[in-house]
Amino acid sequence: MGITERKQRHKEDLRNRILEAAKKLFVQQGYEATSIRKIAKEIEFSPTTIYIYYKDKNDIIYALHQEGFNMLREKFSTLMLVENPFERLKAIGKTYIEFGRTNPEFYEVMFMMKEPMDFIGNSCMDDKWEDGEKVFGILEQTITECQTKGYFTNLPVKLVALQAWTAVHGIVSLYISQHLFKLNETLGLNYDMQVVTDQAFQLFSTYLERTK
Amino acid sequence: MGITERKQRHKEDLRNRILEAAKKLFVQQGYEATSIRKIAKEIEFSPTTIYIYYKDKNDIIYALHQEGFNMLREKFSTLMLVENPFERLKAIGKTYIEFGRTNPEFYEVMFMMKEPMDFIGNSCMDDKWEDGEKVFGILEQTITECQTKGYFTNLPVKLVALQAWTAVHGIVSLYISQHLFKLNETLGLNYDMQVVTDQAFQLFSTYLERTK
DNA sequence: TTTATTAGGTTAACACTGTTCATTACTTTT
DNA sequence: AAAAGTAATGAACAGTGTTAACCTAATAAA
Repeated sequence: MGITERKQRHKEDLRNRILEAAKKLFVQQGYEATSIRKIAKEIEFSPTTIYIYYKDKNDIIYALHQEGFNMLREKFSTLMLVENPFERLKAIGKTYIEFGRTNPEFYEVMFMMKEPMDFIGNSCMDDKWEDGEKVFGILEQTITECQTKGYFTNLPVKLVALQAWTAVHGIVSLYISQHLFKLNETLGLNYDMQVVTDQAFQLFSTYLERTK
Repeated sequence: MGITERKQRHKEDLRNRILEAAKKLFVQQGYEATSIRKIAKEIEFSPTTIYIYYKDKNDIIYALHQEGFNMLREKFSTLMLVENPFERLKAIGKTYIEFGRTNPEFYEVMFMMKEPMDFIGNSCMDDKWEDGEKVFGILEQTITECQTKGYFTNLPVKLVALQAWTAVHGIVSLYISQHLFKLNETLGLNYDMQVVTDQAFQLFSTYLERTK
């Protein structure tokens, strides 16, 4: 069955080529500007072909959502080498913010857009947000370890993790949506945006430090 | 000049009717689903008429952005009656979250979408985000007063205010984008979303309290 | 071997979208 | 009465996601 195998490979290859083309346009021009027809033109197939390999546009952006989570999880897993759990927690936060700043389109699809979340609900697969769960697990574990070092005593781990996530997300999302920049500009203190986000995170870190 | 005056009123009236129609559709169906043609049908005018009163769709959503800020500012200004600055700070946070939860479409246009921010930049008016500035001012003042009570000592007011804003925004935006809900569902602890957001905010409040 | 089936891909079309241009209908000014 | 200005419009442009119908080439069944 070498032929059917080759065909199967070819099919998977095309599915991947679609995703690569989508990613390229997506990173360059953002979600709204990435149309099915543009993706089709990029891979030199007709627009309808894409619907053979992906259910709809949300299916494609969900695939990019997953790819983004793979990127982020990889970054996080290397941080597990950091022994001190609180230092690791801070490193996770810094990495999270850095990821959002350097991959704004991916961040948007992962944490800001409703569409991928809707896709999880509508898709026939179990409507679990596994990508989110895994990354959140790393955060939970780190916070649990922090508790053994005297941080976050008498606080529910899941709650501490969730709040920490919302806190860094707030920084990143307002950075990406230009609100942080516009506010800074309006206040007349034209700081570098990298400095602003870093300082906000550092302040939050000191808040967490005081739980010890 | 009674006639020209009446005409002028009629013109302003139509501009308002467009905005009211837009708001209605917008609240009911969200931004994406609110098309110029639907607004036109609502007010029983042709789609092109709308372009006489608003530059483009971004102009309309910027008007809604402003309206949202007026709503929020009103809520905040009544909180100025709260004497204790730290209690007021907490009240501001609670009100902010409550506002986002009950007016998700407005919140989106005010703090999550890029379009209104772009409009500020492209518009001929001074590209200041005055709506944001005013609300931020209330936050700043409250934090300044908190400092006289011993909170946030040796910390820059603007930084504390900015970080507080990002923290609550993180809660609200992840609530609106369904990410918080999906994570809770996935973790199998089907809490009420109102409880989750409130608890996250309360935890953040305790962090702030420890700065005293 | 011939026929039937099926999978991959495409063309054409539907029902939309934001936006603009040329044109009409009407009012005001000259 | 003629000219200028203004509000509103119909038609069109260039796009969007998506689907039904169709074609072709390879495979499976007769």
